[in-house]
Amino acid sequence: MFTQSEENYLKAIFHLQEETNDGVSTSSLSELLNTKAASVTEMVKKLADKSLVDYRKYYGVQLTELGKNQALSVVRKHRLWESFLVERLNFKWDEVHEVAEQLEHIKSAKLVEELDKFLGRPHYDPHGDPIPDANGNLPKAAKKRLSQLKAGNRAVCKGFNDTSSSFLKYLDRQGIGMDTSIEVLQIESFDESMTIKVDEKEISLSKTATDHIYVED
Amino acid sequence: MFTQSEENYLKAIFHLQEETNDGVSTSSLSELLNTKAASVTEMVKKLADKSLVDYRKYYGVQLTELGKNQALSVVRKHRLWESFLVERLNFKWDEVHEVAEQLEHIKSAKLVEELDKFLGRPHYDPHGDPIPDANGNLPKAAKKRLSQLKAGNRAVCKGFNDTSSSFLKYLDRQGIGMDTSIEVLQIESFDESMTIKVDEKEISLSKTATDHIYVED
DNA sequence: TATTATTTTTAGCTTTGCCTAAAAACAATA
DNA sequence: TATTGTTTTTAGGCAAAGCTAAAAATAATA
Ligand SMILES: [Mn+2]
Ligand SMILES: [Mn+2]
Ligand SMILES: [Mn+2]
Ligand SMILES: [Mn+2]
Repeated sequence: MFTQSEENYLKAIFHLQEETNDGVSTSSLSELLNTKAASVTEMVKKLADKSLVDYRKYYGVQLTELGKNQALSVVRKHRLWESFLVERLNFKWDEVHEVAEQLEHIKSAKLVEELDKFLGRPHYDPHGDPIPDANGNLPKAAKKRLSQLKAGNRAVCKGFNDTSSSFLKYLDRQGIGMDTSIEVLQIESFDESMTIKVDEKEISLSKTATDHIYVED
Repeated sequence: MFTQSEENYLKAIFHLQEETNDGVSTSSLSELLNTKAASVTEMVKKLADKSLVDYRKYYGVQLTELGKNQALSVVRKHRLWESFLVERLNFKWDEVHEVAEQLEHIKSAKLVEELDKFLGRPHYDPHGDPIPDANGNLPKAAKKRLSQLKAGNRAVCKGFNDTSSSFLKYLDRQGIGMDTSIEVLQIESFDESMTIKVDEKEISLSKTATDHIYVED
């Protein structure tokens, strides 16, 4: 099928595409993948040759239907493995990402199907990210960012948009995890930092943090 | 650490070393790894530079202590993953080898330890091959080849020295698996083929087959 | 609009791991 | 021992995926 590197590019394009409407830029890809822009240009041309992306010089790339399906398959594997590691192998949620980055490239249709079955066909991974099904359908949850709430709102944490171990450990220390109930107490206008109540404790979160926390109210 | 390719070479040298006393030849490696002799020579020189093997031109290679430990670690992962696939994910024993060839290269000490714990620290994989422990110790079973038995002997199958799906499926059809009890009825002198009794049925096995079946009596 | 700054692409190199063909070393045999 | 045959190594190349430095295109600004 496709190389590990190609799969990583497709996944990166997929993630960046969720945030912008038009083409994904060379520089954003090179930043996310820790490579140089020149390397991205080269790879992107190869992906275009294989009909995985549409590419117009200087205008960025977009996944084709084929490329999107391929990306979804990798995302599916990544999130299933993360679920497996947390649910069955006693991993903490901040320990799984690096290993899942490796496991997501294992090629075996049967393995994915059996793993999914074994885990009880979960819809969300340990970070609250939706797991695409075998056909690439994503369970669409109407999530808001915590930063979009007003003082007085109550909500439940449903996702975290930062895979770094340091952010996830920080959340642990604050007592914030999946399905944690919170109440917004106050928002400072000068820096948009937020004071929230979690388990009877009041804590303060920066705008950067509240942007990375998804909630349902 | 080491590349996937380097790990495959170390594992191949390890396996070949179990059958010969002195150095592993370039040609045997190239055959096992499906590469050309020239490629083996090159890689072997790199492994020697990294102190993983001892190499003398024209005399073959042998693993150093470091190389052996590394090989054992890969073998351990391969066999633990095979056990996982069969014990937990409904794989048949002839379906696991290819996938384990991929999974054995995943790098995570915690993953190996937790997987081992999850499986109840098994000593043997689905093919009866011993699983090295975390320190590289192999449970040493004094196994014989079925071909070494005489007419009248009874024994129990404890291992199979051929990873090919076709051989394992053949055994399935004959009703032979791990811990199957057998009795040797007759050995033909002209081709060393053997008639054995399995579950009240008499079947005939070639010398090639009986060489690949390990038993305990 | 002309100039400057930024982004993207091109050109040319490097490393890894493989290949083929030719040379060298070792093994077998007349 | 001299010749022939086999195995191993060397030499020279190739594709993948990265890099730096320079050129080209686009964007920003005077
Ligand atoms: Mn992740
Ligand atoms: Mn995740
Ligand atoms: Mn195997
Ligand atoms: Mn096995």
